[in-house]
Amino acid sequence: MEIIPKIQLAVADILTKQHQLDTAPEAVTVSPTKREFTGDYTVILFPFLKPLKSNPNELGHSIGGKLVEQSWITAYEIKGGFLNLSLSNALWKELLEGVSVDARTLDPQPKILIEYSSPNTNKPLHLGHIRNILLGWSCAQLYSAIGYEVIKTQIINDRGIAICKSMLAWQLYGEGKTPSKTGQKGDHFVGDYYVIFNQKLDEEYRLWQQTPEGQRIRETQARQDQDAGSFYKAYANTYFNEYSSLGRQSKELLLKWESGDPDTMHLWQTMNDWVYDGFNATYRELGVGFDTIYYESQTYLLGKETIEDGLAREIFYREEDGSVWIDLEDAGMDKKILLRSDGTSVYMTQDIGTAQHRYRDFRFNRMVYVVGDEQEYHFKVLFEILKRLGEPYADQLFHLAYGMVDLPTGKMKSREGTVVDADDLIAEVLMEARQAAIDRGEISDLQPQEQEKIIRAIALGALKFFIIKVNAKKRMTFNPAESLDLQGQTGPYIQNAYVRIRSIIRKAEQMEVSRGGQDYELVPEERELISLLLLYWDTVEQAALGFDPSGVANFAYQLAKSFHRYYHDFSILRAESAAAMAFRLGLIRKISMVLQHSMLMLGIDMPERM
RNA sequence: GGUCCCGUAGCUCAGCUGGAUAGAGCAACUGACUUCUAAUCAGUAGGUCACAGGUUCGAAUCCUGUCGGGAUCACCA
Repeated sequence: MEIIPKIQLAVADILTKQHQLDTAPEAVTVSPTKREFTGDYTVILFPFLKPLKSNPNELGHSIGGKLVEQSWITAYEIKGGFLNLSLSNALWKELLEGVSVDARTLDPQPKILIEYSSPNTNKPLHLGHIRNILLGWSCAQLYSAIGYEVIKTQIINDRGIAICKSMLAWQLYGEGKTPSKTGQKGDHFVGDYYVIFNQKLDEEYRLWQQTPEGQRIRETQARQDQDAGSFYKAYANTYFNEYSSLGRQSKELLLKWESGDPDTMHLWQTMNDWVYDGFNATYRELGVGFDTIYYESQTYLLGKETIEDGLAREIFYREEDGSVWIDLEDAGMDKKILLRSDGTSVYMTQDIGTAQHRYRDFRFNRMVYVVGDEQEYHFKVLFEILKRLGEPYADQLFHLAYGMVDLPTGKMKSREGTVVDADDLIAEVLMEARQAAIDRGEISDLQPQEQEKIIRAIALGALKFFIIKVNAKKRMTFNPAESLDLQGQTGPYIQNAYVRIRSIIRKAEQMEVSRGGQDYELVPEERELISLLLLYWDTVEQAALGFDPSGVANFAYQLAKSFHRYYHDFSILRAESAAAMAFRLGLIRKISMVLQHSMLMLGIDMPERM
């Protein structure tokens, strides 16, 4: 039974029958009463005053008077245009009984495919990926809870010029080192060669700028108002493509890869495997995973085929130089290239192929891409192209475009080395949580392994909550110092509420608790807690359908906060009567269930002690 | 320039399909542990909800315009 619809129905019924005003239940606004007023739920009278030519007092008494005839409403009070209703103890207890965290079921069960993380294989994961991963994982939990079958996946960009740069740098400067020999994590190892490549390229470019050729090109091509620095900066791409030896070598490597050269393929596979080992270690740390993984090296060919097919169907057209395009100007977008003049594929081509592969594999009802909002236009175009290709799933696609993560000092820039590394960040919160645990000493009697488990839950709880509590669509500022906080509006604050409850329940199990007494009169704090619990599934559903887990995070915080206050003001194990104690144990047990479930939705574990 | 997003306390953020006196946390100050875990609780202080119009019984919320910040418009991914 849901309480708000029940009230809506009752009020609508009165308006329709007593006042001859046909009213749909949904047209009645009902919300929990604000704390400063007496009552549990509030009906807003304003919308009905004009059509009934009535005033708040008259209408309020009419509706309220009728409502208190029912046993479940005990009192009403009119304040301005608001009708505040008080519910009976019996109803509150019944509502509390009905609180559950069982996953919903849907028939037929829809299938949703969620893509997240999707890194390139040339550098380790960073803070931006963490936000992406948390959002994707959380959406997966949410959809699963509301009854969907969820397939978690990613697309790994394992081919292309970037990985070739790392491969070349390793060939030239690697001296046969491997992650196992250096003891380094594979993704960091390979990422370092990507950095080395860029350093060597910079050196090479600077030297070239001093050569007669470099000088001549600047003199002939620079605009008058352009100094040497800004000219060379703008020219870097052309230099890489036309003059650079490193550029030439890495492109040769790419061509060798595309022609399937065995040595190149072997090196490529080896280095990518190192990277995957590293990624998997980070995913394990974060407690996330995937059901299936797609690699661009395996999907881009289908993309290319589809382009040829679309060309034949005249959805696309070929330019004189051989490149293939689609014209989307009639849909308010630009022309978009789909195959380069040399026949190689671009990002869009690959994404088309990947979408088709997935649909063939899973026949999903919906597919969601968790990708930063900087790529909004790309996905708008992708979805439009899939629609024009006549793909059956084309109107069931969604781009979860989350905002970028900034630092207090500004944007993260890999060139300037201001990127926050995922592994470093996790290590840092772990250290912080470990130190706090030592200082408190609450868990020092546990086995080291047990302690470590708790510390991990707390550390990751802090980090994850700090990120997931912010509305997904909004750009956010990540303050590393604040992310280490374990107090206030944080994950550990919520975990602490749970731990307090678990501690009471463990103690209660040692005691003789009498079942009994229906005569307990609820205090306002208890009514408020139950009414919060009743909002839980709406919150989950809204978060899922809106692809924004932050609502669940804020809910969990709100519930924990109300509980902490309640805990402070009322004793459970020393309640004034057996009936009070029995009721309160039941209440906090439900609170702990909902807290745990809501944090599960966010990918955060609850420790039993902390 | 076109399109899209954002602007709420010193800082980081809530504020649901419009509803009562706009809320939290951090930072500052004050108080509460012989009592269920003080990673807690209570209190003080802090606001022109960017600005200006409009719609409405009622606007932080919806509409229009202005200002400020950001993203994007590659034969990059």
